[in-house]
Amino acid sequence: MLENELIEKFKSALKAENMKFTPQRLSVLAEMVNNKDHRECEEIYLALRTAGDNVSRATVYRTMDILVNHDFARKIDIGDGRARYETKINHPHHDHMICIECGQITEFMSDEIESLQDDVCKENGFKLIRHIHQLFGICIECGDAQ
Amino acid sequence: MLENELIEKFKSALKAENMKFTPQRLSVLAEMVNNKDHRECEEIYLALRTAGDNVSRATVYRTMDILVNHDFARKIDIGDGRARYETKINHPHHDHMICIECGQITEFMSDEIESLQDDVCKENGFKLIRHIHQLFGICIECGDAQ
DNA sequence: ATTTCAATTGAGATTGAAACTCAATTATAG
DNA sequence: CTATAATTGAGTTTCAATCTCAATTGAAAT
Repeated sequence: MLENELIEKFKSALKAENMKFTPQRLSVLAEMVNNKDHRECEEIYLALRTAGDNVSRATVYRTMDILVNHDFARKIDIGDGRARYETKINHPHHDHMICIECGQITEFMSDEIESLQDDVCKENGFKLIRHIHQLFGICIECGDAQ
Repeated sequence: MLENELIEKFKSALKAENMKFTPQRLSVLAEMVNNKDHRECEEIYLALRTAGDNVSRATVYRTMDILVNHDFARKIDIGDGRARYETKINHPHHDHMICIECGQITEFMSDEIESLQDDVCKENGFKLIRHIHQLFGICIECGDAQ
């Protein structure tokens, strides 16, 4: 179940943009917060549908945009044409390692890399807003299976 | 004009895959090698057309795949739905900073980041094949213009 | 040179994720 | 309770990229 604090935050975010707090939007938020996977809209849509929450595909797409813009979720583009989404609630910043055999997405985080990244930006007078750092290769399971 | 060595390399790459050396493919290779920009297929297609080399869109798309697979070119996905391509000939590895205002793509390279990246992979038993490291933000020109 | 034949080309059709359309519905301020 | 602007959802559209297939062509073999 969702904490009240989170729901209030969501309501504020919506109100700030003159958007309404609807059951469909709440369903999508709840579905995102209660799952740590990296899922595409279609998966989120089907999960909702299975759970009995009948939210349309269009609304899932639209709500994901809202969640991303207000830092409730992160959009991940791994280059296969379908966007993935993961919750940002109680889930600090990290980047991703993607197995090109099994598709598994693993998270990693390096303060040193983040810091060097900031240095690069400073050297170039570049104001960093966001970054993508993705490592594509063979995960340990696929590698062990030779 | 293209060096002979490069053309021979291209011919070998094609032969290795039982593909033919055609004037259209050569045109695309030449167009790529003689340009240092980060262009989409449509731009490459139009450049060829303007130069009088009538290569179809389909052939440009198909040839870019060949060039990427044989390390003549690099494919860049900056998340806007259109792939960019840049030459790899006499153009060592680097990553990209993308201005979200003007769209300018600047190259950067940090051996330290690359090394830390390898460390992360080693720690995770992950065999790195390729990576994407993109910094999105405001470039110095757009920042100065306030 | 000529033949043979699989690879290639190109115009147009198709695909698929994501965005859009718009009439019907609904949240919410007063 | 009312008014009204925002939202929803089914279906349509978009657009880059890929596919189709008949006509063409490169190149290996003779």
